[in-house]
Amino acid sequence: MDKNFYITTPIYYPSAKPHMGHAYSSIIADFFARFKKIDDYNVHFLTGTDEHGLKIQRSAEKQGIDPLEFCNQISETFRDLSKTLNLTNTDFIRTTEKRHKKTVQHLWNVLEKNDDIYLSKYSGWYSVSDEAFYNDDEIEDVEGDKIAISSKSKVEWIEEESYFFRLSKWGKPLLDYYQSHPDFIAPESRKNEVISFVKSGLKDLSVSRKSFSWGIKVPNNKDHVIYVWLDALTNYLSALNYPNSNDQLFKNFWPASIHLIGKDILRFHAVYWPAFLLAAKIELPLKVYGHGWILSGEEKMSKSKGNILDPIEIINQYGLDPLRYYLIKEVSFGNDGNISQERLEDCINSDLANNYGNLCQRVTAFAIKNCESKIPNKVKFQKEDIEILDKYKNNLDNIRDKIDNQNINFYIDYIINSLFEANKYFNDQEPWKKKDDLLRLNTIVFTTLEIVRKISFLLYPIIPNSSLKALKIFNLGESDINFSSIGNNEFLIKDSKINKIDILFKKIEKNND
RNA sequence: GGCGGGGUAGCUCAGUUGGUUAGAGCGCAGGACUCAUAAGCCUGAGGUCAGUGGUUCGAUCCCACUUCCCGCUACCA
Repeated sequence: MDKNFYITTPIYYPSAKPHMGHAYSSIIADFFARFKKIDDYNVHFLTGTDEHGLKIQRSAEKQGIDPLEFCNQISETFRDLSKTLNLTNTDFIRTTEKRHKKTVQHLWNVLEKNDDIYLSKYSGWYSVSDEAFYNDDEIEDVEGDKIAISSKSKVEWIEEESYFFRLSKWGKPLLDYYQSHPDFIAPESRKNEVISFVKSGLKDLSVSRKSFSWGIKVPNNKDHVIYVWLDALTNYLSALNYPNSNDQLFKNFWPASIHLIGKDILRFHAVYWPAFLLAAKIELPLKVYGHGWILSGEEKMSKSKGNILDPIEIINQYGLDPLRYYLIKEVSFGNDGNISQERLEDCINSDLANNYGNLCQRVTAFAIKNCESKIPNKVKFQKEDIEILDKYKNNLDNIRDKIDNQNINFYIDYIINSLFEANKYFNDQEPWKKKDDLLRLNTIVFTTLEIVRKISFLLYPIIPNSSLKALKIFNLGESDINFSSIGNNEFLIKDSKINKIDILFKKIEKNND
């Protein structure tokens, strides 16, 4: 049976240019996608842009252009980001596409038919400047005016006709589902937040708007557009051509293996989305993972603090792979993480240049000088060689298991430890002192080359370009990379040529003042 | 306010279902080597595991209180 894996990023809201948070979600998703790919899964990796809503409509109006044209431009910057980040996404969906509209309207009809959507009135204290509604306890009287306590802006009582989704009806089924599927929401700490939120009681959800027009029309009521979440979340299905359940994409990839998202939109993915799906009698995704935020120093990045680290600028300055490596290694996955140039530079120098890059270099240089630039042919493993080589084979299932539990930190720690171990092995074996024992020298070189190959395979999901560069030593390409083959201790073809490669990572010169 | 998570080496973080000397990486100091991007290897310094009190033969880990930080507490996404 084929193994299928469907991973999604959030679809990004293109009201501003891409920032580090977008890059982070995408890079992590790409890590999983690439890992599953080399572990022989069929992978469907979806990302895209969420293009409807008042903000987009207004931004377009400001520029005096059609909203779709506006979206075309900005969506393109997100497509570019995917390329810049070297993502292996197999699709890029836009909520303004026909295929998406079709799916959303179909889903709407199903929900309406099942009596999960009804027409009523939405009312509340609305602040035009905040574009937000407030509850009674969030406003106060100041000299006869009602104002929002948090923003001090004026609010007015608004009543608007709106369709509602009967979210209230799904509280109990959701709680049951969480209980019977303990892995549905991750990480654990945030799962508790979701559960306590649902336990506190769910109100029906407004799912349409009359106040603006930039969106998907409600079927049979042109005055309304379908409001955000019912529109946006459905992208995960529309990309698989739902409702065509005979479609091969849908058959293979639904239910999704994992929706990877930021913690800020966890509720929508862990409450609204499964509620919609339950109501429509569609299977639920297997997992929703809400990762943390990337902070700059101690603080959340914001324009006013001037501490924004633009992923594009970082990439231009340091390269893509160092950023990917940093975000995957230095962030304790699930928690918030920090990024600073200083720490990024430390990471590049010690891990990538000194540890991995230098290992590749020292073994190849040694082999070129002492083994006629070939993978040694005559090789006889000793205990210490087999011991270090077999560790990889013995950990294959362990690593798979950790990946399935999103334990990214284990994965990268495993690699780093392997690098230390490899450098130590080469040191301890002292092949440069074995020039009168060529069998031993060859065996040490072969073993170390095998380890470099294994580690480079392991690094492929994290730093694909650099991994591929390193594998040029052995004339190996992307299609040769396979996770199971890490268990093979004689994968390299003996007597084949070893290529000298350029330095993988240049060290960053640091000022010592 | 309510509910939840957390305060562990200079820095970033693991960890302990309570049990002799608390871990890693980076940074720092010293040493032996020389194949390599002056990289790698070895050794070391450095912590009252937020504070106080309690349970226990024994607590960094359990309980209570104090203090500080953070998250959630419904329709911006």
